[in-house]
Amino acid sequence: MDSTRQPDLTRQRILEAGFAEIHRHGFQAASVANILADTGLTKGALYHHFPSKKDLGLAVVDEMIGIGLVERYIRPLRDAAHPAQALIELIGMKQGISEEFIRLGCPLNNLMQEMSPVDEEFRNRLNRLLSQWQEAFEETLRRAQMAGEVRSEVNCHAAALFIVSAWEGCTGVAKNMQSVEAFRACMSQLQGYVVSLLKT
Amino acid sequence: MDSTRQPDLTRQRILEAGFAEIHRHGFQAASVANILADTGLTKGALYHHFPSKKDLGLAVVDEMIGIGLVERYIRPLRDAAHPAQALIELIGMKQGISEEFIRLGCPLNNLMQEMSPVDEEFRNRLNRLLSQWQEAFEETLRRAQMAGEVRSEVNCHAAALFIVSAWEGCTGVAKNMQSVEAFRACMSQLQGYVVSLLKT
DNA sequence: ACGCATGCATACCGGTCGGTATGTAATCTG
DNA sequence: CAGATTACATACCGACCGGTATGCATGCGT
Repeated sequence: MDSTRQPDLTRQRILEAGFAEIHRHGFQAASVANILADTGLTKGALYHHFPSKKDLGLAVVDEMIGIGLVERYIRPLRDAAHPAQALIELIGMKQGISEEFIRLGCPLNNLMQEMSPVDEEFRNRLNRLLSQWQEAFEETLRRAQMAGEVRSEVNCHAAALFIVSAWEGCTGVAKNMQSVEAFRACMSQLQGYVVSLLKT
Repeated sequence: MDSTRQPDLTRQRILEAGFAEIHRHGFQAASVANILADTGLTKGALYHHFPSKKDLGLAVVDEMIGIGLVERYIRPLRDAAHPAQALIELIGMKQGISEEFIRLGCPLNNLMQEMSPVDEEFRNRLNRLLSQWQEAFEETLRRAQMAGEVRSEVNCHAAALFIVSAWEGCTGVAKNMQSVEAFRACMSQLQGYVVSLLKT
C-alpha cells in the first residue's frame, strides 16, 4: 500500500480538480465543496495547501494554465526550424480539438473575461501569460521576417497582438455557437490573415 | 409631484441597473440586492416585474444589449450608402470608446463567455444577437461585393464570422490589458484584414 | 363611489458559500 | 525512542444568496 502521505501529490490532485471545476463554472462560481468532492479530500487538506480559494485559483493559473500554454503553443513555436510554416500549421490545428475545449472554451480566455475587471491580481497573472503568448508569436514573426518570408513593413508586435486576440475571439465565438466547424472556419480566416503577411 | 405609479418606468430602471450590475460582475455574480440598492427599490418590485433573476438577465440581453447592438453597429451598416467604406469606418471607431467599455468589456462577449456552457437558454438568446451581428457584416460584404469593391472569390459568410470573432477577441484582450491603445492597434489590424478583402 | 387588480414594501426562509478552530494520526528530527 | 512538525479530517460559523408570503396603498374599471 502506498496510501502513505504524499503531500505534493495531493496538492497536485487539488490543482487538477480545481482547474476542471474552474474550467466548468468559472472562478467565482467554482465551488470549493465540488473540488473536494472530486478529489475525495476535505477542507482541511485544501486549506492546508492553499491559504484561500483565491490562492488556489492563482496557482491554477500559473501551474496548470500557464504550463499548458507553454507546452502546447509557445514551445512548438520556439523550437520550430521554419517559423512561418510552423505558425501557419499551429493555427491550422491538425491536433485534434477536443469537444470539451469547444464546449468550455479556452481556460485562459474564460478567466480573463471573468476576472480582469474584478481582481487586479488575477488580471496581472493572466496578463503575464497573455504577454508570453503574444511574445512567442512576435518572435516567430520576426524570425520569419529576418528569413525573408514575412514582408519587411509588417509590424510584428501589432500582428502578434492581433493573432492572439483573434484566436481567443474564435474560441469564444465557437464556444457560444458550440460548433467545431465554426471554429475551423474562423481559424482558417486567421490563417489567411497570416498568409497575407508573407511575401508573395 | 409625479411620484405616481409608473410601472413601465420602474421596470426600465430595474433593467438599466441590472445591465450595469451584470456588466460589472457578470450574471452569476450579479447581486439582486445590489440592483435594488441602485434603484432604491425592493424585492417586491423586482419580482413583480420579473419572475426570477434569470428572467431579468434574459430581458437585459434582449432589451438592453440587443437594442444597443442594433443601434450602434447593425443599423449604421444597413443604412450605409457605401458599404465597404462604412464597414471600414465602423471598425476604425472614430466614435469615442468609453474607458468603461474597455475596463468592463463588451457586454455581449462577457455573457457569452460566462453563460454559454452553463445555460442553454442564455446561449440561444446570445447566439441570436451574435448571428444578427454576423449577418449584418455578411450583408454589408455582399453588397460591397456586388458593387465590385470586394473581390469575388471572398467567402462573405466566413469573413463576417471572422470579423465578429476578431472584434470580440480585440475587446477581450484590451479589457485584460486595460489599454485603449492595444484596442486601437488590434482593431487597426482587423481593419487591415478587411482591406485585404477589397479589390486592389 | 366602490371593488378589485395592480404595484410595490417588509419580513422571513432554507441553502450554499468560503473560512476557521480543533482534533488526530502520520512523518520527520534529534 | 521521544518530541515536534506536518498532513490531513471533522465540526462548526457568520454572511450572503435567490426566492416567497404577506401586507398595504394606489389607480382603474364600472
